[in-house]
Amino acid sequence: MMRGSCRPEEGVKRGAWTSQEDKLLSEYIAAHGLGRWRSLPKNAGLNRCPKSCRLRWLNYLRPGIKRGNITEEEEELIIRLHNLLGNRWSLIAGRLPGRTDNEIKNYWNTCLRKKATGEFPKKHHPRCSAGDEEPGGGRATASLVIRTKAHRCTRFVVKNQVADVASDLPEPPIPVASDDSGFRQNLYLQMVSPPPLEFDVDGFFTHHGVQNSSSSTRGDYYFFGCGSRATAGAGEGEDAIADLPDEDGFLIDGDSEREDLLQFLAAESVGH
DNA sequence: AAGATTTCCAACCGCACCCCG
DNA sequence: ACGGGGTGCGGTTGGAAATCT
Repeated sequence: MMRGSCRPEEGVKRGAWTSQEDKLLSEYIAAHGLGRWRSLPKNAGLNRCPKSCRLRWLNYLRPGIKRGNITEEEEELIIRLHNLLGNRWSLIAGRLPGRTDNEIKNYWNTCLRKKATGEFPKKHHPRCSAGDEEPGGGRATASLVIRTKAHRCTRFVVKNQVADVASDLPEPPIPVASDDSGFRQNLYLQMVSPPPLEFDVDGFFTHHGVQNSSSSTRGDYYFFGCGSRATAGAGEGEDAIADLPDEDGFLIDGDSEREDLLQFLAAESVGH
């Protein structure tokens, strides 16, 4: 059974949406609200599969969506969040009002990935910010990319190497994990002193793995309860131990960026 | 000017999780 | 406890547009 997929033999239309279809979908949702995607196409008079309708709404028709013109501030935030979260586009998008995960994913793949890895596009693209082509201007450092197969994100714990900075951290908030949106708003990082915590906490333990260019595994980072439904990749089912990208055990290289990280963590905790 | 090549991004695909009966 | 419907997520694809030769 192809649950959740749209089978071509069902005769539903595929490909680009017409303005008429957009109008039908927008009007239907305005009148009946979100949800019930399964029955929406039929009720709205659309010859589309439910997933296609949902995607069109979320990525294009939803009110408040900003399109194009990603600012330098947004770009910087995307890079930093990607360093922290990896390819968890929905989480990153949640920090960028009006941006969709699809747009950020595309922007990363077309503009920022090369920048972040030190590669530079052959051509300048209007959407990419100025200076992309300047070799040496990008961040060529390896980033910690954590891929998860999780249920709910509760905490990201970094142990060791933190005695000198732990006092700078605010009291961590109590995460609210009753639903995805609440969870997203409460993702945060927490630094703790050794010994490492155990996992399988109240059923929130998650299988997860780590994608990193480095193959070394040091038990300095512990990651648990990180809520993504992402496919786990090679690390699926492993214990919650992350690789380290650098020598001193921090997510981001450099003392100044460490300060940035601390500020980021503090900002994450405020108001949540 | 026109064909070839590259790039972008909207849309699709398949998997995983949540919820409810 | 289990199964199925509903939904969300990240990865991938393919057509269109932009650029190059």
